[in-house]
Amino acid sequence: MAEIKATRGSDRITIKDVATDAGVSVAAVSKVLRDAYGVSDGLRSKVRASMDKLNYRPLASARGMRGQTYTLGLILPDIRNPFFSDILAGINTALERTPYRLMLGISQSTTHIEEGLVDSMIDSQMDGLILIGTAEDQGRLEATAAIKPMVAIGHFAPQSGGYDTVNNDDQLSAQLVVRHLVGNGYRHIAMLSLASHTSTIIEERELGYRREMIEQDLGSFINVLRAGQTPREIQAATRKLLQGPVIPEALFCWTDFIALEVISVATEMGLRIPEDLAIVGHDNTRHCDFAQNSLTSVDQSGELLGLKSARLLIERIKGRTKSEHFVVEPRIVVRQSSGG
Amino acid sequence: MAEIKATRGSDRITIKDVATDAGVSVAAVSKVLRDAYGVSDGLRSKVRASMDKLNYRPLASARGMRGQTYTLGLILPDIRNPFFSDILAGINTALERTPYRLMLGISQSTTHIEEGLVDSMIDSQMDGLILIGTAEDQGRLEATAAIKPMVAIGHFAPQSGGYDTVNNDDQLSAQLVVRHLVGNGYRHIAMLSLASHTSTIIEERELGYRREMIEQDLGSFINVLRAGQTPREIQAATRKLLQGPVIPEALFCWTDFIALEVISVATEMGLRIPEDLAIVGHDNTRHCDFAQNSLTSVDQSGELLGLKSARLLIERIKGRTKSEHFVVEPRIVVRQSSGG
DNA sequence: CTGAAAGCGCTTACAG
DNA sequence: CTGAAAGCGCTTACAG
Repeated sequence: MAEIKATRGSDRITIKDVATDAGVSVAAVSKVLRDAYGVSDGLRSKVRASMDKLNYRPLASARGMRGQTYTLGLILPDIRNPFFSDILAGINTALERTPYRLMLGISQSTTHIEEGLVDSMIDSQMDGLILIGTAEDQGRLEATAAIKPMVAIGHFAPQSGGYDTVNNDDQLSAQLVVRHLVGNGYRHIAMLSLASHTSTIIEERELGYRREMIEQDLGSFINVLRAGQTPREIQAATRKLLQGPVIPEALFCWTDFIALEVISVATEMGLRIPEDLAIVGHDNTRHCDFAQNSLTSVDQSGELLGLKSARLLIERIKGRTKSEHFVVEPRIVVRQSSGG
Repeated sequence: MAEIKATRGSDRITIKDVATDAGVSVAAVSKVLRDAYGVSDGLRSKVRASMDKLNYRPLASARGMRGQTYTLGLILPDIRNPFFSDILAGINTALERTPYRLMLGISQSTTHIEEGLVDSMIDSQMDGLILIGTAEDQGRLEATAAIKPMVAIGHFAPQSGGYDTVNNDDQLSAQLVVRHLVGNGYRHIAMLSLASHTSTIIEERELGYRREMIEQDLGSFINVLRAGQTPREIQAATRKLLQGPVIPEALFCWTDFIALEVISVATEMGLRIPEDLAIVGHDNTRHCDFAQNSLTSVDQSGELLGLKSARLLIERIKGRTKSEHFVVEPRIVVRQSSGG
């Protein structure tokens, strides 16, 4: 157990204590701390020994005033989506052997909250920012990126010069789904998408769907519905669709949770899955595997997205300025909900 | 859109700029910033006007070196459990009209990671800590609480003097479940609990189960299994139980996700729910409502737990030292999985 | 009620 | 390679 002192900081071990103990200057200790250039091995090991002996830990606030805090900020739209925990796991893996740690903020898919979090993280001197599925506009993103290293996950901005992006190939996701369903004999394939004005990846996925439907000579069956994020909105949209007049044979849903809601509504309406309605989700979250769901879904390797974004961010913090745009390839995981 | 300057902080608006603009001292600005005692209305409004005009935002690092950062740290064991997002929503609600903001850390249910996060948050000068389902031992908890205001959610420690606790009445949860199942005619009721040496709330819930079984004259049917957290471990434990020799009539699961896994395994084994096996979960997370699950569960109002804990923490930061132990009452939400 | 000055724990030129 | 000193943006006694 670490020794923890009784009073609020009056006797916190500082760089000065370490310097005294090691018989060197505070500047020397600071250099060792930052792995900076120009310290002899002898001095370094003396200082390291004193740090260990005194159980020294640098105070992030003090570091933040002059240099780095070694803390990265991550902003998630929604803690509920289990896909984001895959991303988080990937980020944590990338950070394991580095001095960086992670702070999280939840924007609840609200632009105004997200902006507040970004500002907070700048005020808290985070060394860099990772934004997942950002709701901010391009102007603000570029402005933030101008003062802080930044990576966006799930946001297409291939032309952005100021920050990196890490994405799934969302057009390909939709194409894979349409091809799979067509292969299983479905022709009337609809898409249940998200009502949102901010997401560029929704656009990509809808584009992929439309393109592949046309490619398959099914252009006349193209049907994109959009619903909000709440269960109530999803249920209403689903009921309306399944009450006709024209009921699709298959439905490609924006994300697994929506697909599970559709399974629920369809089941309640007495429809059999996949005989009366095939259903495909997206993200391949762990609920897909349950026998009661057995949901076909597209896997986009959140872990890889997270890993890559953390690495890119650290590169940027260390000085890279040319932006990179990384794309991972999705794969479809077939289960019973789409005809097996 | 907020004005964001081009260079890294060289021209950040500081308290000094505000002081110059308002024609007062930096000390005066600091006092206005902290709503401290002893500033005239005239000075206050002059300073406020300058802050707005210059779009001043205090630098958390600098504040942290001498006073508060107005940032609270929250540690979650697992981002995957949707119940935790209810808690988070409650905390956010409580923080809405305050100057406090929230930083999150994910411990992945690992003691060693959790300890690192707590240390990090102390280094980052968080004003207070909220720990959910902590895995740390009592000694370390008391030591942390001695230097930092702290509230634990989901950790029974009624004797703890150094920090507050906020809990569901977990004994009552289990009692409600047993009573409900007995009322529906089940007698052989087993409990699928979690293999963990750290959680005090698991103990409480098991205790409630045992007590109520005895109360109902079903002591001879008491059967507590424990499994790990991974799908694989849960599946293995469930299969083993359902292959006999003695198959229970009903199973009370530690948390909804485990119950959903049990539904999956039981379905695959050809068992009907609830005719062959009744299933009850805990936390009443949103998957319970899906028709394909229709899972009876215990609701413990995560939102209230979160709200209360944030309020208690702020009270502590403001000076309260006597510890409080708040308990919310659970209620059972009946669905088809337990016989309706 | 208001302000000048010291200091929090680091990092960063700069000099040796 | 090593160290003395200034400074980051705040808060806190303290004096007026």
